[in-house]
Amino acid sequence: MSDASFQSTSREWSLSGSGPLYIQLRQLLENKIECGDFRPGDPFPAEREIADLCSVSRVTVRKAVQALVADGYVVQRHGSGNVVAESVERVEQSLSRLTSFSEDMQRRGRTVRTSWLEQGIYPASPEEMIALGIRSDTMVSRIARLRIADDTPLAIERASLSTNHLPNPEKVKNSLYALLEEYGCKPVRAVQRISAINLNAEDARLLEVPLASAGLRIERISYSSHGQVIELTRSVYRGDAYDFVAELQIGDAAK
Amino acid sequence: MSDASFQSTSREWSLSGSGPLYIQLRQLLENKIECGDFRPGDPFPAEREIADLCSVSRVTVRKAVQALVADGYVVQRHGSGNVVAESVERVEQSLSRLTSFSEDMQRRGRTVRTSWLEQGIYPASPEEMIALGIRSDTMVSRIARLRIADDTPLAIERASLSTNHLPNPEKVKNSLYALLEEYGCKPVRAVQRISAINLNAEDARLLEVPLASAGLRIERISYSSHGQVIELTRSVYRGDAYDFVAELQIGDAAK
DNA sequence: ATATTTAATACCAAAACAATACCAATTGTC
DNA sequence: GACAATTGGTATTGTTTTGGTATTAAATAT
Repeated sequence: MSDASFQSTSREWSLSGSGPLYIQLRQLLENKIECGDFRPGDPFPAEREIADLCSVSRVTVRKAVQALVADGYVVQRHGSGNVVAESVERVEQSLSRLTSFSEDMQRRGRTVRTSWLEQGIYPASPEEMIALGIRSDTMVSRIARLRIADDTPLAIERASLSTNHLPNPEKVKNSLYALLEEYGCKPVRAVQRISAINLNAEDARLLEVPLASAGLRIERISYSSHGQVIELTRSVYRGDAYDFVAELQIGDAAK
Repeated sequence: MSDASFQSTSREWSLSGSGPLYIQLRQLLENKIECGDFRPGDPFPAEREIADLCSVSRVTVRKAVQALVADGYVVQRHGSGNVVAESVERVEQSLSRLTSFSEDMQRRGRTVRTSWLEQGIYPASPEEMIALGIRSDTMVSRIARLRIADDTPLAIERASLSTNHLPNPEKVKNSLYALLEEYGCKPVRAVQRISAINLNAEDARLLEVPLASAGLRIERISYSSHGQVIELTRSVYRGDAYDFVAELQIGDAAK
Protein backbone atom coordinates (compact mmCIF):
# COMPACT_ATOMS: atom_id res chain seq x y z
CA MET A 1 0.00 0.00 0.00
CA SER A 2 2.88 2.33 0.72
CA ASP A 3 4.30 4.44 -2.02
CA ALA A 4 5.78 2.61 -4.92
CA SER A 5 9.00 4.49 -5.39
CA PHE A 6 10.68 1.25 -4.51
CA GLN A 7 12.58 -0.15 -7.40
CA SER A 8 13.34 -3.83 -7.59
CA THR A 9 16.05 -3.91 -10.21
CA SER A 10 18.16 -1.83 -12.52
CA ARG A 11 15.32 -0.99 -14.83
CA GLU A 12 12.88 1.71 -13.97
CA TRP A 13 9.35 2.38 -14.96
CA SER A 14 10.12 5.40 -17.05
CA LEU A 15 9.39 5.61 -20.74
CA SER A 16 11.90 7.94 -22.28
CA GLY A 17 12.34 6.42 -25.68
CA SER A 18 10.74 7.51 -28.91
CA GLY A 19 7.80 6.16 -30.84
CA PRO A 20 4.38 5.01 -29.69
CA LEU A 21 4.01 4.68 -25.94
CA TYR A 22 2.43 1.27 -26.01
CA ILE A 23 5.33 -0.12 -28.01
CA GLN A 24 7.87 1.23 -25.57
CA LEU A 25 5.84 -0.09 -22.69
CA ARG A 26 5.55 -3.51 -24.26
CA GLN A 27 9.32 -3.62 -24.64
CA LEU A 28 9.79 -2.53 -21.05
CA LEU A 29 7.48 -5.21 -19.72
CA GLU A 30 8.90 -7.90 -21.95
CA ASN A 31 12.36 -7.08 -20.71
CA LYS A 32 11.23 -7.28 -17.13
CA ILE A 33 9.93 -10.75 -17.81
CA GLU A 34 12.98 -11.91 -19.73
CA CYS A 35 15.30 -10.57 -17.04
CA GLY A 36 13.43 -12.56 -14.46
CA ASP A 37 12.13 -9.42 -12.84
CA PHE A 38 8.70 -10.97 -12.99
CA ARG A 39 9.00 -14.66 -12.33
CA PRO A 40 6.84 -16.90 -14.46
CA GLY A 41 4.03 -18.09 -12.32
CA ASP A 42 3.26 -15.19 -10.10
CA PRO A 43 1.04 -12.23 -10.51
CA PHE A 44 1.61 -9.61 -13.13
CA PRO A 45 1.01 -6.05 -11.93
CA ALA A 46 -2.54 -4.87 -12.36
CA GLU A 47 -3.15 -2.66 -15.34
CA ARG A 48 -4.14 0.36 -13.27
CA GLU A 49 -1.02 -0.07 -11.21
CA ILE A 50 1.23 -0.03 -14.24
CA ALA A 51 -0.67 2.96 -15.56
CA ASP A 52 0.07 4.88 -12.38
CA LEU A 53 3.71 3.87 -12.29
CA CYS A 54 4.31 4.92 -15.88
CA SER A 55 1.95 7.88 -15.85
CA VAL A 56 0.09 6.72 -18.90
CA SER A 57 -3.48 5.88 -19.57
CA ARG A 58 -4.73 2.46 -18.67
CA VAL A 59 -5.78 1.75 -22.23
CA THR A 60 -2.22 2.26 -23.32
CA VAL A 61 -1.09 -0.22 -20.74
CA ARG A 62 -3.78 -2.55 -21.98
CA LYS A 63 -2.55 -2.39 -25.51
CA ALA A 64 0.95 -3.25 -24.39
CA VAL A 65 -0.25 -6.06 -22.19
CA GLN A 66 -2.43 -7.49 -24.90
CA ALA A 67 0.58 -7.69 -27.17
CA LEU A 68 2.30 -9.74 -24.49
CA VAL A 69 -0.75 -11.93 -24.16
CA ALA A 70 -0.75 -12.54 -27.90
CA ASP A 71 2.84 -13.71 -27.63
CA GLY A 72 2.07 -15.95 -24.70
CA TYR A 73 4.01 -14.02 -22.11
CA VAL A 74 1.10 -13.37 -19.79
CA VAL A 75 -2.30 -14.83 -19.15
CA GLN A 76 -5.24 -12.59 -18.40
CA ARG A 77 -7.80 -13.47 -15.84
CA HIS A 78 -10.86 -11.30 -15.45
CA GLY A 79 -11.52 -10.29 -11.89
CA SER A 80 -8.41 -11.82 -10.42
CA GLY A 81 -5.60 -10.24 -12.34
CA ASN A 82 -2.95 -11.18 -14.84
CA VAL A 83 -0.17 -13.66 -14.38
CA VAL A 84 3.14 -14.26 -16.03
CA ALA A 85 2.95 -17.46 -18.04
CA GLU A 86 5.52 -20.07 -18.71
CA SER A 87 6.48 -20.23 -22.33
CA VAL A 88 5.66 -23.88 -22.81
CA GLU A 89 2.10 -24.82 -23.41
CA ARG A 90 2.69 -28.43 -22.65
CA VAL A 91 2.39 -29.46 -19.06
CA GLU A 92 5.22 -31.24 -17.41
CA GLN A 93 5.45 -33.37 -14.35
CA SER A 94 8.52 -34.89 -12.83
CA LEU A 95 9.18 -38.46 -12.01
CA SER A 96 11.96 -39.92 -10.01
CA ARG A 97 14.08 -42.67 -11.47
CA LEU A 98 13.09 -44.86 -14.32
CA THR A 99 14.31 -48.29 -15.15
CA SER A 100 16.27 -48.68 -18.35
CA PHE A 101 15.39 -50.80 -21.31
CA SER A 102 18.00 -53.53 -20.88
CA GLU A 103 17.44 -53.61 -17.14
CA ASP A 104 13.78 -54.15 -17.65
CA MET A 105 14.15 -56.77 -20.34
CA GLN A 106 16.61 -58.73 -18.31
CA ARG A 107 14.26 -58.76 -15.41
CA ARG A 108 11.56 -60.15 -17.63
CA GLY A 109 13.90 -62.78 -18.97
CA ARG A 110 13.59 -61.86 -22.60
CA THR A 111 16.09 -62.13 -25.38
CA VAL A 112 17.08 -58.83 -26.90
CA ARG A 113 18.15 -58.34 -30.49
CA THR A 114 19.10 -55.11 -32.24
CA SER A 115 18.52 -54.20 -35.85
CA TRP A 116 20.39 -51.22 -37.24
CA LEU A 117 18.37 -48.73 -39.20
CA GLU A 118 20.81 -45.91 -39.64
CA GLN A 119 24.42 -45.27 -38.76
CA GLY A 120 26.32 -42.35 -40.20
CA ILE A 121 26.90 -38.61 -40.42
CA TYR A 122 24.20 -36.24 -41.65
CA PRO A 123 23.38 -32.52 -41.73
CA ALA A 124 21.81 -31.44 -38.47
CA SER A 125 18.05 -30.98 -38.30
CA PRO A 126 16.69 -27.88 -36.59
CA GLU A 127 15.63 -29.91 -33.57
CA GLU A 128 19.09 -31.40 -33.24
CA MET A 129 20.71 -28.01 -33.56
CA ILE A 130 18.69 -26.66 -30.69
CA ALA A 131 19.08 -29.66 -28.43
CA LEU A 132 22.77 -30.20 -29.04
CA GLY A 133 23.56 -26.53 -29.14
CA ILE A 134 25.41 -26.52 -32.43
CA ARG A 135 25.60 -24.24 -35.44
CA SER A 136 23.57 -24.70 -38.57
CA ASP A 137 26.40 -25.83 -40.83
CA THR A 138 27.49 -28.60 -38.51
CA MET A 139 27.08 -32.27 -39.18
CA VAL A 140 25.81 -34.73 -36.60
CA SER A 141 26.33 -38.43 -36.04
CA ARG A 142 23.16 -40.44 -36.04
CA ILE A 143 22.47 -43.92 -34.80
CA ALA A 144 19.08 -45.48 -35.22
CA ARG A 145 18.25 -48.96 -34.09
CA LEU A 146 15.28 -51.18 -33.64
CA ARG A 147 15.06 -53.04 -30.36
CA ILE A 148 13.60 -56.49 -30.65
CA ALA A 149 12.71 -58.73 -27.76
CA ASP A 150 11.75 -62.32 -28.48
CA ASP A 151 11.10 -61.48 -32.13
CA THR A 152 8.72 -58.70 -31.18
CA PRO A 153 9.90 -55.22 -32.15
CA LEU A 154 9.60 -53.11 -29.05
CA ALA A 155 11.24 -49.79 -29.63
CA ILE A 156 12.98 -47.48 -32.05
CA GLU A 157 15.89 -45.51 -30.74
CA ARG A 158 17.29 -42.58 -32.65
CA ALA A 159 20.39 -41.02 -31.14
CA SER A 160 22.06 -37.85 -32.36
CA LEU A 161 25.45 -36.65 -31.22
CA SER A 162 27.82 -33.94 -32.20
CA THR A 163 30.60 -35.29 -34.41
CA ASN A 164 33.03 -33.92 -31.85
CA HIS A 165 31.80 -36.45 -29.38
CA LEU A 166 31.27 -39.29 -31.81
CA PRO A 167 33.29 -38.87 -35.03
CA ASN A 168 32.74 -42.45 -36.18
CA PRO A 169 29.16 -43.56 -35.66
CA GLU A 170 29.60 -46.57 -37.91
CA LYS A 171 31.90 -48.10 -35.31
CA VAL A 172 29.18 -48.43 -32.71
CA LYS A 173 28.44 -52.10 -32.35
CA ASN A 174 26.71 -52.70 -29.09
CA SER A 175 26.97 -50.10 -26.41
CA LEU A 176 27.06 -46.50 -27.46
CA TYR A 177 28.11 -45.49 -24.00
CA ALA A 178 31.09 -47.82 -23.99
CA LEU A 179 32.44 -46.12 -27.08
CA LEU A 180 31.70 -42.68 -25.69
CA GLU A 181 33.69 -43.52 -22.63
CA GLU A 182 36.73 -44.09 -24.84
CA TYR A 183 36.48 -40.52 -25.97
CA GLY A 184 36.18 -39.37 -22.42
CA CYS A 185 32.72 -37.85 -22.73
CA LYS A 186 30.62 -40.07 -20.61
CA PRO A 187 27.11 -38.87 -19.79
CA VAL A 188 26.43 -38.62 -16.08
CA ARG A 189 23.01 -37.03 -16.04
CA ALA A 190 20.01 -37.12 -18.31
CA VAL A 191 16.64 -35.50 -18.55
CA GLN A 192 13.86 -37.51 -20.09
CA ARG A 193 10.61 -36.22 -21.42
CA ILE A 194 7.91 -38.83 -21.72
CA SER A 195 4.74 -38.39 -23.70
CA ALA A 196 2.20 -40.39 -25.62
CA ILE A 197 1.79 -40.16 -29.37
CA ASN A 198 -0.06 -41.82 -32.15
CA LEU A 199 2.53 -43.64 -34.25
CA ASN A 200 3.24 -42.36 -37.75
CA ALA A 201 3.38 -44.63 -40.76
CA GLU A 202 7.09 -45.39 -40.66
CA ASP A 203 7.29 -46.13 -36.96
CA ALA A 204 4.11 -48.19 -37.01
CA ARG A 205 5.53 -50.33 -39.83
CA LEU A 206 8.81 -50.86 -38.02
CA LEU A 207 7.07 -51.81 -34.81
CA GLU A 208 4.59 -53.98 -36.67
CA VAL A 209 1.49 -52.38 -35.27
CA PRO A 210 -1.47 -50.69 -36.96
CA LEU A 211 -1.15 -47.08 -38.01
CA ALA A 212 -1.96 -44.57 -35.26
CA SER A 213 -1.46 -47.06 -32.48
CA ALA A 214 -0.40 -45.46 -29.23
CA GLY A 215 3.31 -45.23 -28.57
CA LEU A 216 5.48 -43.95 -25.76
CA ARG A 217 7.76 -41.23 -26.95
CA ILE A 218 10.83 -40.58 -24.88
CA GLU A 219 13.20 -37.78 -25.61
CA ARG A 220 16.38 -37.92 -23.65
CA ILE A 221 19.13 -35.37 -23.40
CA SER A 222 22.31 -36.55 -21.69
CA TYR A 223 24.91 -34.31 -20.14
CA SER A 224 28.54 -34.79 -19.33
CA SER A 225 29.98 -34.00 -15.93
CA HIS A 226 30.73 -30.52 -17.25
CA GLY A 227 27.12 -29.92 -18.06
CA GLN A 228 27.77 -30.25 -21.75
CA VAL A 229 25.09 -31.86 -23.90
CA ILE A 230 26.30 -35.23 -25.15
CA GLU A 231 23.42 -36.87 -26.90
CA LEU A 232 19.86 -36.39 -27.93
CA THR A 233 17.94 -39.62 -28.12
CA ARG A 234 14.41 -39.85 -29.36
CA SER A 235 12.81 -43.18 -28.76
CA VAL A 236 9.44 -44.62 -29.52
CA TYR A 237 8.14 -47.61 -27.61
CA ARG A 238 5.22 -49.80 -28.47
CA GLY A 239 2.45 -48.77 -26.13
CA ASP A 240 0.94 -52.23 -26.03
CA ALA A 241 4.13 -54.00 -25.14
CA TYR A 242 6.16 -51.79 -22.92
CA ASP A 243 5.81 -50.25 -19.50
CA PHE A 244 8.08 -47.85 -17.78
CA VAL A 245 8.35 -48.42 -14.11
CA ALA A 246 9.18 -45.66 -11.70
CA GLU A 247 9.59 -46.13 -8.01
CA LEU A 248 9.30 -43.32 -5.55
CA GLN A 249 10.16 -42.93 -1.95
CA ILE A 250 7.87 -40.66 -0.06
CA GLY A 251 10.07 -40.05 2.88
CA ASP A 252 9.45 -38.39 6.20
CA ALA A 253 13.13 -37.81 5.77
CA ALA A 254 12.31 -34.25 4.83
CA LYS A 255 13.19 -31.49 7.21
CA MET B 1 -13.65 -6.16 19.80
CA SER B 2 -10.95 -3.79 20.85
CA ASP B 3 -8.67 -5.79 23.10
CA ALA B 4 -7.11 -7.96 20.43
CA SER B 5 -3.64 -6.86 21.41
CA PHE B 6 -3.35 -10.02 23.44
CA GLN B 7 -0.57 -12.17 22.19
CA SER B 8 -0.09 -15.83 22.91
CA THR B 9 3.40 -16.43 21.61
CA SER B 10 6.28 -14.78 19.89
CA ARG B 11 4.16 -13.94 16.91
CA GLU B 12 1.13 -11.77 17.13
CA TRP B 13 -2.28 -12.23 15.67
CA SER B 14 -2.30 -8.98 13.82
CA LEU B 15 -2.68 -8.76 10.08
CA SER B 16 -0.94 -5.63 8.97
CA GLY B 17 0.32 -6.69 5.58
CA SER B 18 -1.21 -5.96 2.25
CA GLY B 19 -3.30 -8.07 -0.05
CA PRO B 20 -6.27 -10.30 0.60
CA LEU B 21 -6.93 -10.99 4.25
CA TYR B 22 -7.31 -14.71 3.92
CA ILE B 23 -3.93 -14.97 2.23
CA GLN B 24 -2.23 -13.06 5.00
CA LEU B 25 -3.99 -15.18 7.55
CA ARG B 26 -3.01 -18.39 5.82
CA GLN B 27 0.59 -17.26 5.89
CA LEU B 28 0.33 -16.39 9.56
CA LEU B 29 -1.13 -19.76 10.48
CA GLU B 30 1.29 -21.67 8.32
CA ASN B 31 4.16 -19.90 10.01
CA LYS B 32 2.79 -20.77 13.40
CA ILE B 33 2.71 -24.40 12.41
CA GLU B 34 6.16 -24.38 10.87
CA CYS B 35 7.61 -22.62 13.91
CA GLY B 36 6.18 -25.26 16.17
CA ASP B 37 3.78 -22.84 17.78
CA PHE B 38 1.11 -25.38 17.00
CA ARG B 39 2.54 -28.82 17.38
CA PRO B 40 1.58 -31.54 14.94
CA GLY B 41 -0.78 -33.87 16.65
CA ASP B 42 -3.17 -31.65 18.44
CA PRO B 43 -5.77 -29.14 18.42
CA PHE B 44 -5.91 -26.26 16.04
CA PRO B 45 -7.69 -23.14 17.35
CA ALA B 46 -11.38 -23.05 16.58
CA GLU B 47 -12.34 -20.92 13.64
CA ARG B 48 -14.45 -18.49 15.69
CA GLU B 49 -11.56 -18.10 18.10
CA ILE B 50 -9.17 -17.15 15.34
CA ALA B 51 -11.78 -14.83 13.91
CA ASP B 52 -12.03 -12.96 17.22
CA LEU B 53 -8.29 -12.81 17.71
CA CYS B 54 -7.70 -11.36 14.29
CA SER B 55 -10.87 -9.31 14.14
CA VAL B 56 -11.94 -10.75 10.86
CA SER B 57 -14.98 -12.61 9.72
CA ARG B 58 -15.15 -16.32 10.35
CA VAL B 59 -15.57 -17.03 6.67
CA THR B 60 -12.27 -15.36 6.04
CA VAL B 61 -10.68 -17.58 8.62
CA ARG B 62 -12.34 -20.53 6.99
CA LYS B 63 -10.90 -19.74 3.64
CA ALA B 64 -7.43 -19.54 5.11
CA VAL B 65 -7.90 -22.77 7.03
CA GLN B 66 -9.22 -24.56 3.99
CA ALA B 67 -6.10 -23.62 2.10
CA LEU B 68 -4.11 -25.27 4.86
CA VAL B 69 -6.34 -28.32 4.67
CA ALA B 70 -5.79 -28.56 0.93
CA ASP B 71 -2.06 -28.59 1.53
CA GLY B 72 -2.35 -31.19 4.22
CA TYR B 73 -1.41 -29.04 7.19
CA VAL B 74 -4.69 -29.37 9.00
CA VAL B 75 -7.43 -31.95 9.24
CA GLN B 76 -10.97 -30.74 9.80
CA ARG B 77 -13.46 -32.58 11.93
CA HIS B 78 -17.01 -31.41 12.05
CA GLY B 79 -18.25 -30.96 15.58
CA SER B 80 -15.02 -31.66 17.38
CA GLY B 81 -12.62 -29.16 15.93
CA ASN B 82 -9.61 -28.98 13.70
CA VAL B 83 -6.36 -30.77 14.23
CA VAL B 84 -2.82 -30.02 13.14
CA ALA B 85 -1.83 -32.89 10.88
CA GLU B 86 1.33 -34.89 11.16
CA SER B 87 4.12 -34.37 8.71
CA VAL B 88 1.75 -35.02 5.89
CA GLU B 89 3.05 -32.08 4.04
CA ARG B 90 5.94 -33.97 2.54
CA VAL B 91 3.76 -36.86 1.52
CA GLU B 92 1.38 -34.49 -0.04
CA GLN B 93 4.11 -32.61 -1.81
CA SER B 94 5.76 -35.70 -3.18
CA LEU B 95 2.61 -37.30 -4.38
CA SER B 96 1.46 -33.93 -5.47
CA ARG B 97 4.23 -33.88 -7.98
CA LEU B 98 2.57 -36.85 -9.55
CA THR B 99 -1.11 -36.42 -9.11
CA SER B 100 -2.20 -32.91 -8.55
CA PHE B 101 -1.74 -30.10 -10.94
CA SER B 102 -2.50 -27.19 -8.73
CA GLU B 103 1.06 -26.11 -8.23
CA ASP B 104 2.30 -26.64 -11.75
CA MET B 105 -0.81 -25.19 -13.24
CA GLN B 106 -0.77 -22.08 -11.13
CA ARG B 107 2.82 -21.59 -12.19
CA ARG B 108 1.51 -21.37 -15.70
CA GLY B 109 -1.28 -19.06 -14.77
CA ARG B 110 -3.96 -21.59 -15.42
CA THR B 111 -7.10 -22.19 -13.48
CA VAL B 112 -7.56 -25.68 -12.15
CA ARG B 113 -10.89 -27.32 -11.67
CA THR B 114 -11.80 -30.79 -10.51
CA SER B 115 -14.89 -32.58 -11.62
CA TRP B 116 -15.95 -35.61 -9.60
CA LEU B 117 -16.92 -38.60 -11.65
CA GLU B 118 -17.35 -41.19 -8.98
CA GLN B 119 -17.14 -41.30 -5.20
CA GLY B 120 -18.42 -44.29 -3.33
CA ILE B 121 -18.18 -47.95 -2.45
CA TYR B 122 -18.43 -50.65 -5.08
CA PRO B 123 -17.74 -54.35 -5.52
CA ALA B 124 -14.10 -54.93 -6.29
CA SER B 125 -13.06 -55.61 -9.86
CA PRO B 126 -10.62 -58.45 -10.53
CA GLU B 127 -7.82 -55.98 -11.15
CA GLU B 128 -8.49 -54.22 -7.89
CA MET B 129 -8.64 -57.48 -6.00
CA ILE B 130 -5.23 -58.48 -7.23
CA ALA B 131 -3.59 -55.12 -6.74
CA LEU B 132 -5.07 -54.41 -3.33
CA GLY B 133 -4.75 -57.98 -2.19
CA ILE B 134 -8.31 -58.49 -1.04
CA ARG B 135 -10.86 -61.25 -1.24
CA SER B 136 -13.50 -61.47 -3.90
CA ASP B 137 -16.47 -60.56 -1.74
CA THR B 138 -14.91 -57.38 -0.48
CA MET B 139 -16.02 -53.89 -1.38
CA VAL B 140 -13.65 -51.12 -2.36
CA SER B 141 -13.80 -47.35 -2.10
CA ARG B 142 -13.45 -45.59 -5.39
CA ILE B 143 -12.68 -41.99 -6.17
CA ALA B 144 -12.62 -40.84 -9.75
CA ARG B 145 -12.00 -37.30 -10.82
CA LEU B 146 -11.40 -35.31 -13.95
CA ARG B 147 -8.64 -32.75 -13.79
CA ILE B 148 -9.37 -29.66 -15.80
CA ALA B 149 -7.08 -26.73 -16.52
CA ASP B 150 -8.52 -23.68 -18.19
CA ASP B 151 -11.53 -25.64 -19.34
CA THR B 152 -9.29 -28.19 -21.00
CA PRO B 153 -9.66 -31.63 -19.48
CA LEU B 154 -6.17 -32.98 -18.90
CA ALA B 155 -6.41 -36.19 -16.96
CA ILE B 156 -8.66 -38.76 -15.39
CA GLU B 157 -7.67 -40.18 -12.01
CA ARG B 158 -9.28 -43.30 -10.67
CA ALA B 159 -8.23 -44.31 -7.17
CA SER B 160 -9.25 -47.52 -5.48
CA LEU B 161 -8.71 -48.27 -1.81
CA SER B 162 -9.72 -50.97 0.56
CA THR B 163 -12.68 -49.88 2.67
CA ASN B 164 -10.54 -50.62 5.70
CA HIS B 165 -8.28 -47.78 4.76
CA LEU B 166 -10.95 -45.44 3.45
CA PRO B 167 -14.41 -46.32 4.77
CA ASN B 168 -15.97 -43.05 3.68
CA PRO B 169 -14.83 -42.07 0.18
CA GLU B 170 -17.60 -39.55 -0.13
CA LYS B 171 -15.89 -37.43 2.48
CA VAL B 172 -12.85 -36.74 0.36
CA LYS B 173 -12.99 -33.09 -0.57
CA ASN B 174 -9.53 -31.88 -1.32
CA SER B 175 -6.70 -34.00 -0.15
CA LEU B 176 -7.09 -37.74 -0.14
CA TYR B 177 -3.86 -38.10 1.75
CA ALA B 178 -4.86 -35.78 4.55
CA LEU B 179 -7.89 -37.96 5.14
CA LEU B 180 -5.82 -41.12 4.98
CA GLU B 181 -3.60 -39.65 7.65
CA GLU B 182 -6.54 -39.71 10.03
CA TYR B 183 -6.82 -43.43 9.66
CA GLY B 184 -3.11 -43.80 10.22
CA CYS B 185 -2.33 -45.37 6.89
CA LYS B 186 -0.18 -42.96 5.01
CA PRO B 187 1.70 -44.11 1.94
CA VAL B 188 5.47 -43.94 2.10
CA ARG B 189 6.42 -45.67 -1.12
CA ALA B 190 4.87 -46.00 -4.53
CA VAL B 191 5.54 -47.85 -7.74
CA GLN B 192 4.36 -46.38 -10.98
CA ARG B 193 3.91 -48.12 -14.28
CA ILE B 194 3.82 -45.85 -17.28
CA SER B 195 2.54 -46.90 -20.66
CA ALA B 196 0.84 -45.54 -23.72
CA ILE B 197 -2.65 -46.51 -24.78
CA ASN B 198 -5.22 -45.64 -27.35
CA LEU B 199 -8.01 -44.00 -25.44
CA ASN B 200 -11.27 -45.88 -25.22
CA ALA B 201 -14.59 -44.27 -25.95
CA GLU B 202 -15.38 -43.15 -22.44
CA ASP B 203 -11.98 -41.67 -21.67
CA ALA B 204 -11.74 -39.98 -25.05
CA ARG B 205 -15.11 -38.38 -24.48
CA LEU B 206 -14.15 -37.17 -21.03
CA LEU B 207 -10.85 -35.75 -22.26
CA GLU B 208 -12.50 -34.26 -25.31
CA VAL B 209 -10.20 -35.84 -27.87
CA PRO B 210 -10.93 -38.08 -30.86
CA LEU B 211 -11.44 -41.75 -30.23
CA ALA B 212 -8.20 -43.77 -30.15
CA SER B 213 -6.01 -40.76 -29.54
CA ALA B 214 -2.86 -41.58 -27.66
CA GLY B 215 -2.93 -41.26 -23.91
CA LEU B 216 -0.43 -41.76 -21.12
CA ARG B 217 -1.59 -44.39 -18.70
CA ILE B 218 -0.09 -44.37 -15.26
CA GLU B 219 -0.85 -47.04 -12.75
CA ARG B 220 0.37 -46.35 -9.26
CA ILE B 221 0.37 -48.62 -6.26
CA SER B 222 1.18 -46.99 -2.94
CA TYR B 223 2.43 -48.84 0.09
CA SER B 224 2.36 -48.08 3.79
CA SER B 225 5.44 -48.32 5.95
CA HIS B 226 4.43 -51.91 6.73
CA GLY B 227 4.53 -52.79 3.07
CA GLN B 228 0.77 -52.96 2.94
CA VAL B 229 -0.90 -51.80 -0.24
CA ILE B 230 -2.81 -48.61 0.39
CA GLU B 231 -4.12 -47.42 -2.91
CA LEU B 232 -4.28 -48.32 -6.55
CA THR B 233 -4.56 -45.31 -8.79
CA ARG B 234 -5.05 -45.59 -12.50
CA SER B 235 -4.68 -42.33 -14.36
CA VAL B 236 -4.98 -41.40 -17.97
CA TYR B 237 -3.38 -38.23 -19.29
CA ARG B 238 -3.99 -36.55 -22.58
CA GLY B 239 -1.06 -37.40 -24.78
CA ASP B 240 -1.20 -34.16 -26.68
CA ALA B 241 -1.09 -31.97 -23.63
CA TYR B 242 1.03 -33.66 -21.09
CA ASP B 243 4.67 -34.54 -20.65
CA PHE B 244 6.32 -36.39 -17.87
CA VAL B 245 9.81 -35.38 -17.10
CA ALA B 246 12.32 -37.57 -15.38
CA GLU B 247 15.80 -36.67 -14.36
CA LEU B 248 18.26 -39.50 -14.05
CA GLN B 249 21.64 -39.92 -12.55
CA ILE B 250 23.70 -42.27 -14.67
CA GLY B 251 26.57 -44.36 -13.53
CA ASP B 252 28.09 -45.00 -10.14
CA ALA B 253 25.32 -43.50 -8.07
CA ALA B 254 22.87 -46.06 -9.39
CA LYS B 255 21.50 -48.73 -7.11
C1' DA C 1 -8.26 17.62 -46.63
C1' DT C 2 -8.84 12.81 -45.30
C1' DA C 3 -7.80 8.51 -43.27
C1' DT C 4 -5.15 6.03 -39.91
C1' DT C 5 -2.92 5.60 -35.76
C1' DT C 6 -2.51 6.89 -31.05
C1' DA C 7 -3.95 7.76 -26.38
C1' DA C 8 -7.09 9.66 -23.21
C1' DT C 9 -11.91 9.53 -20.50
C1' DA C 10 -15.73 7.20 -18.97
C1' DC C 11 -18.35 3.28 -18.28
C1' DC C 12 -19.42 -2.09 -18.23
C1' DA C 13 -18.90 -6.92 -16.57
C1' DA C 14 -16.92 -10.53 -14.30
C1' DA C 15 -14.56 -12.50 -10.74
C1' DA C 16 -12.85 -12.40 -6.13
C1' DC C 17 -13.36 -10.74 -1.30
C1' DA C 18 -15.49 -10.52 3.08
C1' DA C 19 -19.35 -10.07 6.01
C1' DT C 20 -24.05 -11.76 7.97
C1' DA C 21 -27.05 -15.26 9.01
C1' DC C 22 -28.21 -19.87 9.23
C1' DC C 23 -27.56 -25.24 8.94
C1' DA C 24 -25.52 -29.67 10.56
C1' DA C 25 -22.66 -32.70 13.02
C1' DT C 26 -20.25 -33.98 17.19
C1' DT C 27 -19.45 -33.80 22.12
C1' DG C 28 -20.44 -33.42 26.86
C1' DT C 29 -23.82 -33.06 30.51
C1' DC C 30 -27.89 -33.91 32.85
C1' DG D 1 -31.35 -41.13 25.91
C1' DA D 2 -32.45 -36.01 25.53
C1' DC D 3 -30.71 -31.67 25.29
C1' DA D 4 -27.69 -27.85 25.01
C1' DA D 5 -23.23 -26.06 23.84
C1' DT D 6 -19.55 -26.06 20.72
C1' DT D 7 -17.70 -26.78 16.34
C1' DG D 8 -17.36 -27.09 11.43
C1' DG D 9 -20.30 -26.43 6.94
C1' DT D 10 -23.21 -23.65 3.66
C1' DA D 11 -26.01 -20.10 1.49
C1' DT D 12 -26.66 -15.39 0.43
C1' DT D 13 -25.40 -10.83 -0.34
C1' DG D 14 -23.01 -6.49 -0.82
C1' DT D 15 -18.48 -4.48 -1.79
C1' DT D 16 -14.09 -4.17 -3.98
C1' DT D 17 -10.88 -5.27 -7.35
C1' DT D 18 -9.76 -6.26 -11.90
C1' DG D 19 -10.07 -6.91 -16.74
C1' DG D 20 -13.12 -5.52 -20.94
C1' DT D 21 -15.27 -2.01 -24.14
C1' DA D 22 -17.09 2.10 -26.32
C1' DT D 23 -16.33 6.74 -27.42
C1' DT D 24 -13.76 10.69 -28.42
C1' DA D 25 -9.91 13.89 -29.29
C1' DA D 26 -5.40 14.73 -30.81
C1' DA D 27 -1.42 13.58 -33.61
C1' DT D 28 0.45 11.64 -37.69
C1' DA D 29 0.73 9.97 -42.12
C1' DT D 30 -1.20 9.81 -46.92
